[in-house]
Amino acid sequence: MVSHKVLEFGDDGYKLPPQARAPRSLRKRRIYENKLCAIDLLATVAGTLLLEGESSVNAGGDKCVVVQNTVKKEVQAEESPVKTALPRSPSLFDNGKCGFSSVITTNPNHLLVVSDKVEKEVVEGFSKVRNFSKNLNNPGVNGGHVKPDVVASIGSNSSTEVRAYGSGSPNYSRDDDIHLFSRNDNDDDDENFSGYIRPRLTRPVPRIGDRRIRKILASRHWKGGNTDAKPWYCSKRSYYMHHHQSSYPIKKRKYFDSVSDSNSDDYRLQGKTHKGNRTISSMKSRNASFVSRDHHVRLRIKSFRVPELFIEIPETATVGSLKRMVMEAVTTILGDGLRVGLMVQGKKVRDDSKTLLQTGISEENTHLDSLGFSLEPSLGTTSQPLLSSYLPENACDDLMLCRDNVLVDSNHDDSTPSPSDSFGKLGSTDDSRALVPIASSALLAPRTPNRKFKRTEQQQAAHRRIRRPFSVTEVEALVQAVENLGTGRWRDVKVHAFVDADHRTYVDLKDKWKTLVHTARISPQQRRGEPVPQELLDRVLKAHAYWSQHLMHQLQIEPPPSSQVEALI
DNA sequence: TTTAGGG
DNA sequence: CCCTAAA
Repeated sequence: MVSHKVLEFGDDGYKLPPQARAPRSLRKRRIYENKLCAIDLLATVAGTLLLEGESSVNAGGDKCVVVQNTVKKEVQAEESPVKTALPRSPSLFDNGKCGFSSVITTNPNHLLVVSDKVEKEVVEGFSKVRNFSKNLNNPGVNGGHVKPDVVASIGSNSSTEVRAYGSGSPNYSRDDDIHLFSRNDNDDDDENFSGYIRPRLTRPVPRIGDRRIRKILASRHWKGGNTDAKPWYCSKRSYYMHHHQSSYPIKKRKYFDSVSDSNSDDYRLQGKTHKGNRTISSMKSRNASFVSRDHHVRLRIKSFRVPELFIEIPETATVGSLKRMVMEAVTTILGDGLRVGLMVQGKKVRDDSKTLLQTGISEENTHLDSLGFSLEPSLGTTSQPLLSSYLPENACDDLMLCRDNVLVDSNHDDSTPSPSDSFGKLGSTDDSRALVPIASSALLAPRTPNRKFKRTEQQQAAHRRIRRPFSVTEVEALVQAVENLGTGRWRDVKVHAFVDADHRTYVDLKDKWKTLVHTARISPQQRRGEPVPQELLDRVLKAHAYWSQHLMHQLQIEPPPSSQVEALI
């Protein structure tokens, strides 16, 4: 194969999804598939959930929970892994979903820019976000015409960077403490709040910690408070107007280590709603510091990110053209009709009627939670493969290779000497530099140095696979397989019934069987989730009984004739 | 790598 | 689902 050079944008260094346990034969495919899955999502919004009471006196104990959502294929939950054709062909944009990725690899002739989550912390705000906001309101609109001036600032410099040229930033203040909403809760002109989100400030980006372009896959919770990453925020009014329900003002922030945490920023969201305020019964005593009055939840969208950017460009192309290309891609995507997706604790929240509290967005569990907003292709618009042309048939292979050898393309390195400081430290980079340095930093500082070996909770969360409840179809297949193979041959079960369900490892199947047995034993009332047909549960018990009773036989009587099994049972 | 179980 | 000791 051709050697690929890979550049990775991002900070913490990319880490493959925790599928390590998958059978080797499946691993490789899974790896890139996951990769591809991720590409399905268009953009991701990193949201910060600020739970803090205004009057609270958080003596440095603020906690800032910043999480990003998991980029996953939405339909995955419904897909029937059993006997389905090889999931996803090498089409990065199947199902009308597109995404960007951000890794850069070089093909013999092209440079592939792919990155898991190029965090487009288009810090200084996107101009005319309104356009895109409108799209949010009107998914049906063909974004083709409405091209939000969103600039993916890849490799741009903080100061010379993307700025909000649109809505003015009169309130700009050098001071970090800019309480955008604290002043007029309702006086914000709709002119500026025409959208859900809009850029507000234009602030100089700190040189250090400037990580506008970074990957956050590795950390569901970012190290919060980087002053450079908060160009966006949602209009409290618009946001809540559409997201209804009561909001709870709570004061609380997740405190995050080392990184210069100038979390004094305040791109807050504050919602007012008609619904009465509910009371959160139990206040976490550990955070006695906060005083919750009205139980509002304050959200801070730390930044917007375009999770996947996949671009193919000739090696001979100029950096400028690359930038333009990225710009186009982002613009196209954002203009193509979007809708907002919400994720809480890695789970997608589809029920719009749920209250935040019900959804889990409350004081109660925010300290660990992940709140993620995502921009997804609106259902209506059949977003075509925006960049399909950039994607070679073997895109997948490329991706895979990229993963396997991450290299830095030194071709672009020279022209841009690295400013040193931010380099390789926090995985931050000076955006003004070429892509290479960015990638380099990612490589040089794969992880926060200090945090030795102990994986932080954030990382844990980030690597935890998303929950994917077994469908009845899957259960059926599992039961069938176990009836035939027994309960001690999960590898075989996997191979026989879930070959194409790459997200189900044999361990998963084993675990599922375990729960199935348990489920079958408890009363129907105690069961949760999608109900499993009693018929299947019965079979589960029978098979379980049979196989536990014939454990010895299992070794001798290989695959007992299903009929025989039935009979014996 | 798989199993088998606890977390 | 994750993590691991064992095999």
